[in-house]
Amino acid sequence: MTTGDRRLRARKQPRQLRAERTRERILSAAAHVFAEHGYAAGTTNRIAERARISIGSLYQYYPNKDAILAELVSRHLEVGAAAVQRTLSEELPGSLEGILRGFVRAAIENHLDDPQLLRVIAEEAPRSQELLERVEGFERERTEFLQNLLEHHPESRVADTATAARLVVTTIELVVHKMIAAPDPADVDSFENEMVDMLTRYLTAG
Amino acid sequence: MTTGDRRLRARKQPRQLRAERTRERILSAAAHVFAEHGYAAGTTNRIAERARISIGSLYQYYPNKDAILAELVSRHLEVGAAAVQRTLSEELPGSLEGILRGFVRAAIENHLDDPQLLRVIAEEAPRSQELLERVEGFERERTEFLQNLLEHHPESRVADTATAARLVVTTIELVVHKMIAAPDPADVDSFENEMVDMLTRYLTAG
DNA sequence: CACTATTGTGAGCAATTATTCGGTTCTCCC
DNA sequence: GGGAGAACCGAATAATTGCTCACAATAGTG
Repeated sequence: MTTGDRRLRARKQPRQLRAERTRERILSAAAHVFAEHGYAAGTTNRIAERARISIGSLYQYYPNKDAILAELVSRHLEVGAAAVQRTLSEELPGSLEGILRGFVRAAIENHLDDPQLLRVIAEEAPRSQELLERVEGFERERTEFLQNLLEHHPESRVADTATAARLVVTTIELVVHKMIAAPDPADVDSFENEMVDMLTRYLTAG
Repeated sequence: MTTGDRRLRARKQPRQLRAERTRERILSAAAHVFAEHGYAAGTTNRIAERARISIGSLYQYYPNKDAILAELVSRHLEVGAAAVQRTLSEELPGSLEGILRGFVRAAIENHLDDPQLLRVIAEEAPRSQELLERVEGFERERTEFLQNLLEHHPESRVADTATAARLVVTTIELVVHKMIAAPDPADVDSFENEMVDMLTRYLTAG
């Protein structure tokens, strides 16, 4: 966090409470504006307007437009990582199926709050070096965890554990994204079940 | 094609050969420019420059910037649909695994030429009503084909064929995209194998 | 050749938008 | 209360860029 990209780093540290609140209002406004208009059409002036602050104030806390979305992404990533951590620590002493379901559920939960904003993040966000590395880091973390599991769990039957782990992590992430973005969230459950079923059959024998 | 969105429709029909060539040069230049700079930074002036025509000529054939990328997307979709059609008609009288491999291979082939441009199309393209509908159409087509197959193929064991078909089509499309975009195209083969394996195990009995 | 239709040109317009900066208002603390 | 720093303001700027239009060149036709 502290050693971030210069161009995305916050401009100054808030000393007073109201400053902290202003920062939060900017983020919250930005989330709404980006979700509604997309990144390109989500202008900084619109964000400031929605946050009911002046455009000048906005630039006191964020050096540029990219930095605002970068922080939004950053927070999302952290929440997601925490969710996986939590779900996994609850579910760990179970079957492979249970663990997979934990992964899938965590992904779903993490994306259910604001599908629109998530679409912007996934599809329109400017890809900074730093954020790309963070994303990759989380992905690698999950992949390694899963690969390790595939090598030691008694139910596991896969040979190429490295590729399998990557495939599973990728599939969960991408398919959940798409599913959430789709107009019909009614069949989230059946999708979850089929996905878990698919992955379980793939990784276990018989 | 003829009944397209007004805002994306070509401005006029070429009457002479050189006009047709100019159109092609614009498209080709645009593909390069978009692949290199992305959509937002791929300016129309840059495209005209690369095509070695004047900016005025560009606007004689495309009413606006979106229309250029729309045609690029449109062509890609058609090539993709044809690839699926072809692969399937070759492979049809085979096992479920063979058919699935056909799907996967078609998807891979369709994306292998220009990963950069494909990334732009998938991630930065402006989503017009018309194009969204076309994409959905192709997806539905494939899904229906697969669902029908799952209901009649002797190897099939799935109960919820509708959800399963959607899951499979979605998974193939998304994972192949991601795999192609990834820096290491060396393990395309192992990824293909694992994917086919996963889907086959999912859809067939033990 | 003369006339028309088609194609090509590129300077510049119009509009948008991220960002700055000179100045005001508020908070805190002595 | 008063002084200093923190927070806030918003009109103005600078730069970009999609796109037009008045004109020039070329191709087809009788």
